[in-house]
Amino acid sequence: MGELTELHEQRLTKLAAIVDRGIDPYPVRFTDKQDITALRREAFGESDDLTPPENAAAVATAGRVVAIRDMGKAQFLQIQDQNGRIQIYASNKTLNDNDYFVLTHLDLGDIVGVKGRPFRTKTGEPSLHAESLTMLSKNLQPLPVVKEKDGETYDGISDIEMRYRQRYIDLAVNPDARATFLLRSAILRTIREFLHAQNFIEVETPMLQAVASGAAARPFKTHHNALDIELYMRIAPELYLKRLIVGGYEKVFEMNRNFRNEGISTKHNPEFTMIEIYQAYADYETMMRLTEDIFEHLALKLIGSTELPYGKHVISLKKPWKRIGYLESIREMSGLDFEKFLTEENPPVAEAKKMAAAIGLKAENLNTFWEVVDLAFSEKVEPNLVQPTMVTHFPKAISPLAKSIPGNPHLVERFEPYITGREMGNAFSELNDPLEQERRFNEQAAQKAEGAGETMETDTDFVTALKVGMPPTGGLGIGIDRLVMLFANKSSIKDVILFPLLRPQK
RNA sequence: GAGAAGCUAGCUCAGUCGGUAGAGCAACUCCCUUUUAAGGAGUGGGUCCCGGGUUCGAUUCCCGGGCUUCUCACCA
Repeated sequence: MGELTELHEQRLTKLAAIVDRGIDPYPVRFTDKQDITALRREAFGESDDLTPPENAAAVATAGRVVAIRDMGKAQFLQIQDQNGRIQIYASNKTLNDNDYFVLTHLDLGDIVGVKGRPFRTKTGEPSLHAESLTMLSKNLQPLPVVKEKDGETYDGISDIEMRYRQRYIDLAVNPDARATFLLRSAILRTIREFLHAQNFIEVETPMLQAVASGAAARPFKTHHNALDIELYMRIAPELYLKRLIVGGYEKVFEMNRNFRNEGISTKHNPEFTMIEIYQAYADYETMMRLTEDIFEHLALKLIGSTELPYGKHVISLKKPWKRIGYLESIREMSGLDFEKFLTEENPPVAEAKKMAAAIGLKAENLNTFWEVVDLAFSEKVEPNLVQPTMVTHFPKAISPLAKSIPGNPHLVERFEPYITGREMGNAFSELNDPLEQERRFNEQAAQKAEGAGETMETDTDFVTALKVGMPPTGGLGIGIDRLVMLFANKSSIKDVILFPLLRPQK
């Protein structure tokens, strides 16, 4: 390492002084810690309106020192644990010599254990009168200081790069960051509980796959040494989960990471969390209701209301949500009527491009009718779907795993929920006809051969599985990170992923 | 992958029309035993992101590079 900063050196000096005195600055354990919020509530009342008796029993707690107000022989500290803060009053009157030595060698960022009586200061601040003070972990890397008054914070950290690269600092210093990831945890737990209550089972399927299918995306490639084979990080668990339905499980879900070797943006991280849910003897209508149920349940359980503030909007998650057909939504919001071509076996590309160009869409480089339609959808419809909306009946051409609408050659039983202009999920009545599935895979391969971008890889064992027989099944995928963004009112996916991918620093 | 913006003390930020830089907080020394953005007196702290060029002299101007953010493209 290079030269130490002055601050770091000063801390090492203090550390040495503590060690010289025979005090362990990193002791093995402190096992009596009580939760600060809980002990505050117990001593000072539910609404902070009680004053503990003169001889209140001492309590033990611990946390990071986030403020020091040195009054000479006495000091006021604020310590912070996962959920809250409390003030400590400590002086040489009640501390023994070693503990007082620790007090006078304290730095912001140290983690200390305290035993003390609850009391109120003259100004009424709930406090602990320290009877002992134990160094639990000496801080050598100074933390940014956050001062607060009347809800306003001063300084703190706003360097976004530091918040992502050194999330531990962000969490230690920024209450909003801690709250966001507690919320994320609560969301995951609530979804699991909700599904378990309906007799879904949680399963785990391979992350390392010989064929990366189930979605159209570029995979990460890796290599297994002992077998000497190429493997891919999964881009979706879909085809494995449906194998489980073939096997006889009727309600399964998997909530875990997917990996896609694509760009990074405020909506995209190369590894992201999806939940996929499959229910036998159900269809996409069932999954639509399940989607509404999950979102509404989360809102009521976690926010206490179906009305959710997001940016300058208030999102109403109250079911039922608005439903609109894919082509219908395009007609409504762009004026382009593609539905009139549905009777034709091969809808005309040239005509579609002309229509798109007429309203200013850049469709000249597109090759197929449905690509033009999808462009119109993403340009003219998606951004406008702020309130929860189920877009239904997607084109078969871009849905190789979904079941056709009976009698309709072009559309499938598929829907995508949209909120705040973002796609929150994807669901359909699962294609269970093995021969049809084989044809769809072949069509994907053909499109790829013609130079299409990403297409879905053929998984021949999955076709075999379908030949064994899969009951009619509804499937649903929800992007968990985006869902957390919605509930946490965040506009960047990096704010809801603890350690988002960044380019390594050299 | 493209464009725009940013990078200065531990943190948040000023600033230098080219003469090697400041503030607040944090830190250090001293005073203060119920303070709370505690207060008072004093002190220290910087490869101004990196490399090259122009120049007597570059943190500042030019060129190249790095990282981040935002927008766009691919995607969920």
